[in-house]
Amino acid sequence: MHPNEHCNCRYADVGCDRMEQVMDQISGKWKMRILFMVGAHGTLRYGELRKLLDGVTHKMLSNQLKELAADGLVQRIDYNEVPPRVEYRLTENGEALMPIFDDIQKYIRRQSCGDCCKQETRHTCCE
Amino acid sequence: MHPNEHCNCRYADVGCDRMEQVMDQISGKWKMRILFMVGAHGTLRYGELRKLLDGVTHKMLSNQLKELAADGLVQRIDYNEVPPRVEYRLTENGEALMPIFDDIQKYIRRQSCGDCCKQETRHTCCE
DNA sequence: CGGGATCCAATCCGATACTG
DNA sequence: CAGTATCGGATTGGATCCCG
Repeated sequence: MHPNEHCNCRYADVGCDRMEQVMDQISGKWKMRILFMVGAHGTLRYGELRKLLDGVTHKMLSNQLKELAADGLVQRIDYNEVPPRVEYRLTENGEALMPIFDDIQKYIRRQSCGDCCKQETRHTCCE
Repeated sequence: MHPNEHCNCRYADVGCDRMEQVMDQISGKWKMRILFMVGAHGTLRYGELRKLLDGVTHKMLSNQLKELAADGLVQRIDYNEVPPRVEYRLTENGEALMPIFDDIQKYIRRQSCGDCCKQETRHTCCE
C-alpha cells in the first residue's frame, strides 16, 4: 500500500526512493556543512575549505568531498600544478539544493536567536 | 575573522553556530526520514511510524524520537492507556523545517526521474 | 503497545605518518 | 598543497530480552 492512499498526508512523495537517496547524500556529520560552505563561497580551494570547516580532519574532508563529487553535488577542479591546486565548487545539482539552507536560516530567524552566535560579527540570523 | 569579511559569499550566516546546531539536529540516518514522515502524516503512532520507516529498528526509532523531542522538533503525546498508545507529531518548530522537504522534492523533479520510485503508484516527483 | 537495558558487531572518525 | 594509508578509540546500530 502506498502510504498516501489511506491518510491525508501533505506530500505525495512519502516513501519515494529518490527522496531517501537524496537524504542519504546530504546526511552525515559534514555533508551539509561542506555543501553550505562551498555554495556560500562559490569556489574554494581544499585548504580554504578545511580552515572554514571548524574541526574537520583531513581524512573526513577528503572522504566526504569524494562522496559528494561521486553523487554529482560538488565539482572537483584539479589544475595539475606543483604544488597542487584543487578547487571545489557546486555542480548544477548541488546549487539546486541550496534553498535548503535558506530554509534553515528562515527557521533560525523565526526563533529568538539571542546568543546563537559566538562571533563578534552580527549575523543576519541574530537580527 | 568572520568568514564573510573577505569573500563574496552569498550567505551572511556562514559559520553561524546556530546553523551548525540545526544541521546536527537533522543529520544522522533517520532524523530527516522521521521528520518527513511525521510531517507528511500529521500524527502517527509509534508502531505506524515504525512500519512506514523501512528498516528502522526499535532502538533507533525510540532513540531518534527522543532526541528529536528533546530538540523540540517533535511532540510526544502519551495517552496513558493500557495497552500504551503514544502519538507523535511535529512541534511548531518542526513544522517550520518542512520547507526543506519541499525543496528536496523540487530538486528531484528538476532531474530526470525515470525509475526513481519502485512503487506502482506514481509520485509527483516522477511526473 | 511502546518502550528500556544489555551485549556485541560494524562503522565512523580522529590522530598520525607518508607521498608526489 | 592536496591528498592517501593505517591504526585504534568512540560512536552507531542491530538483535534480543525484559517490563508495565
